[in-house]
Amino acid sequence: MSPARPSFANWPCSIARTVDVLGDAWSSLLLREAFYGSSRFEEFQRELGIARNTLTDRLRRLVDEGLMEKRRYESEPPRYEYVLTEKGRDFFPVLAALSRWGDRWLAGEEGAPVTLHHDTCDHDAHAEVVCSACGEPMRSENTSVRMGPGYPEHLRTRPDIVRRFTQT
Amino acid sequence: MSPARPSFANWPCSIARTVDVLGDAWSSLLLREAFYGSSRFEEFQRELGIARNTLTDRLRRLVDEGLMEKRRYESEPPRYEYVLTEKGRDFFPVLAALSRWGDRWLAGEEGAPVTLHHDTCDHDAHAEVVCSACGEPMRSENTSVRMGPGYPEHLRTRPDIVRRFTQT
DNA sequence: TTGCTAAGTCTTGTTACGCAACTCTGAAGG
DNA sequence: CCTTCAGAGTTGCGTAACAAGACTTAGCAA
Repeated sequence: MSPARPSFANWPCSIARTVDVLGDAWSSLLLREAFYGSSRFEEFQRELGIARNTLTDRLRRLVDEGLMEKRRYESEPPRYEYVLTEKGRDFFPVLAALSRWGDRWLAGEEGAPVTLHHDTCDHDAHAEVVCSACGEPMRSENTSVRMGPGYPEHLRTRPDIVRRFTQT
Repeated sequence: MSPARPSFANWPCSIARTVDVLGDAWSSLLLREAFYGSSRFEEFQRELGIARNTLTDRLRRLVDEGLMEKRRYESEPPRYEYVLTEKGRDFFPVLAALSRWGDRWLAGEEGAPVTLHHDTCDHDAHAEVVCSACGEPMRSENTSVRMGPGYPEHLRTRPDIVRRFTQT
């Protein structure tokens, strides 16, 4: 009846909503490729080895969701490029955080396959996730979760939900 | 012949490797639930509405990958709990970054459904991804990518690969 | 005896995805 | 003019992932 994964788009949770948009294996890698400078269909296909029909679908979704823009950069013959929008470029920090986790937990003896270089300060570095207020690291141990202004009215008082926001 | 998504586990890229482990819709949400304090099968199932067989599979994978540990906390009758390991807890910053992106780009007029509170400094705040060296924000515009120590020897000189690491 | 909870398994059906082949358009070569 | 080539897809086929819901097992409780 509904074998497709249910939509998380309307859940009161930004993680779920984001996962709904980008929560498949290829989307993140397409964005990575875009940050590496890829912009054309054949380029994405060659670099990632993704199936062409899947690529068509993912690019369409990224465009629909506003992370990429499809542009014809040549008319005769028609040629297209996919470029990141501001919304798409703003996903970079997430990839940097992902990358950091992978460097730490999935790299072998040899060390990280790829390193980041922060041009601003001209240092090789890695991403760190910190508190916007004090700049200290945000970790599960020192961070708690609260209902925000956008939390749906009709759920605010449900006992099971109240419980999860009043300590772990 | 190979309808299943190919494995990214051996790609020279920490993003791909991480996506290989957690790159499906449910895994990240299971971790989120765990950070909320869920630990039991029925609890995950109820909160997320995930199909039970899929849940069985995802929990097994998270345990196999070392992000969670399965413990029998009662013998008669046997009851189990799934608790985050250090490796799993270290994924929190990634979720925080994801959440930040969703807050910014997917929340409506009402604002963020959920906010984070940094207990260390006692402020409501959001996650920020910064350079480990200078503490300034890491964005695609100011960050470049370099081969790391773990980059495979036999790929280091391939022209197409060299190209992608020498500017975009 | 019936019922309840936790933690799964099993069955059935649909869909997502990989793979390869094919299409379409316009240019380039001989 | 005929053939070939490249970019950007689309189409057809087969398999495996997933959802939904029923069933199972184990122990306890009324």
